Amino acid sequence: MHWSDVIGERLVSSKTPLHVVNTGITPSGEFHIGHLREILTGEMIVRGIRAQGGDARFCFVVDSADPLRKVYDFLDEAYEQYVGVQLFRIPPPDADGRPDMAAFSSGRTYADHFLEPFLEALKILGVQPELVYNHTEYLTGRYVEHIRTAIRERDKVRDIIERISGRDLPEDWWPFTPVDERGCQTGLQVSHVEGDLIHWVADDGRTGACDITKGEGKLPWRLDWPAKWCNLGVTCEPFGKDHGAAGGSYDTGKELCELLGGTPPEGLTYEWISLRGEGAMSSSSGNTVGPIEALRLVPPEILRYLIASTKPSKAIEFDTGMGLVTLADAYERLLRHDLEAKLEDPEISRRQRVSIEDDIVSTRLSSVADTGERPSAVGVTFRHLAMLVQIRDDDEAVWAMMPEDVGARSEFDARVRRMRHWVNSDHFPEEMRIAVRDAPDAERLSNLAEEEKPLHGALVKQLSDAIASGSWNEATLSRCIPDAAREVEQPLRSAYRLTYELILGVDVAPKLAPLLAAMDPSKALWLITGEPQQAS
RNA sequence: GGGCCUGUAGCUUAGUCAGGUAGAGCGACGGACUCUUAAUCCGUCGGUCGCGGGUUCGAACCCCGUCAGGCCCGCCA
Repeated sequence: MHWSDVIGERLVSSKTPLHVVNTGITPSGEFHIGHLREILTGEMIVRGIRAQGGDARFCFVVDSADPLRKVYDFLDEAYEQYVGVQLFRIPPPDADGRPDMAAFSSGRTYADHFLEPFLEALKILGVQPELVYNHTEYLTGRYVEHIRTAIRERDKVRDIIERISGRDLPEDWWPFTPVDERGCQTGLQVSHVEGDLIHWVADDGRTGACDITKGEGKLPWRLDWPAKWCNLGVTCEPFGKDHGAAGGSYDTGKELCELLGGTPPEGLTYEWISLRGEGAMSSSSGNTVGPIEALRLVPPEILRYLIASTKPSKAIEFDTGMGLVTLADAYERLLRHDLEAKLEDPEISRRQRVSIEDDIVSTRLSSVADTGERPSAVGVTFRHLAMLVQIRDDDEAVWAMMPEDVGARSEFDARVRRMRHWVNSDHFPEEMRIAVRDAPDAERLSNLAEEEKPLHGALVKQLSDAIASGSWNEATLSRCIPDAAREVEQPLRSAYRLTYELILGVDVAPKLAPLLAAMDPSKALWLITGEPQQAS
């Protein structure tokens, strides 16, 4: 059973009429594909719940009330003044990483700056969560009761955190993080509580008070999370393995949630995504592939397939090179096969059955539109398209090579655009690059095996004829090689292999006819014969 | 120190929760295909299930130990 159905079934059996699947991310820097796993895992759980006959809301809490932790590498030193200040209260960086005050005064915040492109990526991926800005929840008093309870039960809160996480909290610890008038939490210490006013004193002697009914200050993370669960009625939430470890914030959150009067959600821990050969992704190290960048390389379905087909507990190494082709191959192969029909086969083993069923669900989840259907097979594979855009610079010419059933032009154009972007990027693997030889392979030509000689002669004749008859086009050329092979009664494979070796220097390559047709005929014949040709 | 996750064929992995002869894809190799060959189809090769014990008629699976990688116990998904 597919992981999304396993958790879907568990949730549905709990009898709650409407589930709430929640996700959350702090918009402190550039989003990367690791964050995509959080959201996509959540969205796939929602689909799993529906597939099992239940219903669910899907929320995405933007942790806009969190503070800026430090001046990240991509930020100018000018951000030093904002360290400790809540993200919704600081200006967005401009192209140079400097605070963009003009944008800020028109209402655009630091949080917005990083969130917007991510939301754009989600739209392309067909993910549409209900957005919840955490700072708005604080400002509108949604957490007032939770804060009151936490303050009232301060000792119990402390006990839970110390007992489960094993860390020692200082004597003057309070389950509340106050902020000053700038929204900065650095250097503040709660002095005393007076009703809904949390009084604080700063390192430099300043004093003040936060009115919790006005959303001033916030709960510390370990309480903030369970308070969100209570606020939204969350019944399931996927989270990164950092939160999932024993003694981590999910463990303490469960008990704190009950203390706050709620029921803790089902948790699902997922592993991190790393870049192949680069280690874990981190917003601050700049070692990232953003969701937008990823979507400029690969179709959204394939990105979804990567998440859907990998169990959450498995780490993913995102490979922007050859791995992308392998992934696309696997995905497209599944689409081509009639998996439902395979299930009908009484011969298959129980294990094969399970595996086919998982493939069906994985491909269904890969569909951007939540229709419950599997996407139909693509007219041109990722791999083949990679070749086509290399031999044709003109998109119109690539389109002309498409079969009838390739689908909508707009979708095709998007695929070609992404493919050209990939081919031109340094992610593109060398082994996929098609390069016609600059000059004939003299050594190969002079060392033709005995049985290759008649074949070679037939090839030369066929291609010369094509030039002579003025029919150097794909239709004619696609006949030349097989005809030559037949003429001398040699296997087709040998004929293609020899031609590839002479033209490209490799023995296996994409379809030959379009490649030849796109070449200058005299150049092609020159490479085959080894003798300079008259320009035709 | 305490804990969690992962370790299965050259590569990616299923199977571990409910113990019952180790499955798949890619790659490799071989074959088929008289408009294709990065396509499709068929076949072959390939696994000490990290390692060592234990429980059991029977262990990849349960238990104990151990090694390796990652992570958490400090608001990095």
